[in-house]
Amino acid sequence: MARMVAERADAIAPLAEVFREHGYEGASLALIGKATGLGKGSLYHFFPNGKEEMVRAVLGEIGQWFEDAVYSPLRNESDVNGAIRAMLASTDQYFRSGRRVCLVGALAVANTRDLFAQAIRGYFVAWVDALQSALIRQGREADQSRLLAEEAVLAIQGAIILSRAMDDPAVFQRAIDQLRGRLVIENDTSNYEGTTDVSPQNEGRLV
Amino acid sequence: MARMVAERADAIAPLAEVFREHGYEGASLALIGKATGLGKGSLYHFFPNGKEEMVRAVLGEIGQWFEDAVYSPLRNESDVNGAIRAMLASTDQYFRSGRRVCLVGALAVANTRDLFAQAIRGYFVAWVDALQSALIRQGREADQSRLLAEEAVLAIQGAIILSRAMDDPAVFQRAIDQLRGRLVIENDTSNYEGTTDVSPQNEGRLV
DNA sequence: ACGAGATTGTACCGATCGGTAAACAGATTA
DNA sequence: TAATCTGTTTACCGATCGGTACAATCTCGT
Repeated sequence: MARMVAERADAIAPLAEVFREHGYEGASLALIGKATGLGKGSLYHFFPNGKEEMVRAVLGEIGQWFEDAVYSPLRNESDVNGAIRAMLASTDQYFRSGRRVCLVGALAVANTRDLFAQAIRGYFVAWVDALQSALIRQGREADQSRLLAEEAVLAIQGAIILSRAMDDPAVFQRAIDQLRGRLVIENDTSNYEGTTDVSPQNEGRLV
Repeated sequence: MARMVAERADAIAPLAEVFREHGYEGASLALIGKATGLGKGSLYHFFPNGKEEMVRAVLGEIGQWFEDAVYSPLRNESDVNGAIRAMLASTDQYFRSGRRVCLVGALAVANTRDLFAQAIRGYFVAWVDALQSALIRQGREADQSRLLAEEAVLAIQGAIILSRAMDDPAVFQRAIDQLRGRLVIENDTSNYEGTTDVSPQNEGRLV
């Protein structure tokens, strides 16, 4: 059943990386080929519509990962504060404390925004909605939860930019810490240690 | 003394616009020529080092504008709350409530970051420093002021991304309103009206 | 009017762009 | 074995890329 040769799915992670690092227009087929180890023929065999289809595949994978790892717990987890803490920890790891760019955010400011507008919007709407749901279940008022959820999501995006501009991951981690203070309602006595940075070896994982 | 023909300075604003809209690599010389009305000959006459020199000129102009309109008042204005309010109003207008991308922020996440790393860093460091100075003069503690200043600057960057992703300038304006609530220490009775959106006609101004 | 310097238009360069076509190879199934 | 589906290689396409060269034009002080 499983094939010996490369599968389409194996190309998604390298594709995500090369689009993150070089953007949509900056990621040439030569770079893509190098990153995936696939020639043009194979690439167009897996993605007949070229780069656009590759990005859509990557966006789908990213959306699925966030759905499973972040949105769904925020919406369904009974331990709301735990889900929020998990969101912050996952985010910190996923974006490598700001060293890794958010592809969706980068696409949102590029001139290619219109091509993927729906996917970009969906990514952020789902995030804000899920976080708002969690904040409401904390007992907060709906409007305030909406505002706070928006603030949190945009703070993460801004933290990526600022920490990259400063070339200082501590900026990102301070932002995450601040968010934890504003989002989590403290009522337990457990001593939760702060930002958990990811170890540098497994840089290829997490989509 | 003043020449009849186009000057180098006249090209800066169109250059800024085209780099904002298309990024560094995406802004081809054809697009640049169209935006500035200058042929390659003139372009390379004014900017012998090509696109890199054009971007540096734009970054210099942007930095100067922010220095005069934002940083300097934050550092020197005796009416601290007024300077902060002015910063938020200027920012809202400059970025057209999130419809206009921040070139510096966009460069910070692009793969060309290293080329302009120093200018990018300087832009954000000056902003955070100036805002911290204002917050300290409000009577806040230095460390808290630093954190809050960082939060404010990254929130503006994140607000641009989120409002563009949502295609909704109201997201940006809500973020500005939230920032005003967190940054300005209310002690007067004057009724200050909220976010002031810029009129859509004069889109070419402000660098 | 003249020469000098500033500005511009145009042709051109090699390299690379995204994408296509088709021959080819490997495994699978009948 | 023959046919088929899947995947890979390679050569190639026209268009555009950033950049250069240089002649032509313009402006201005003398």
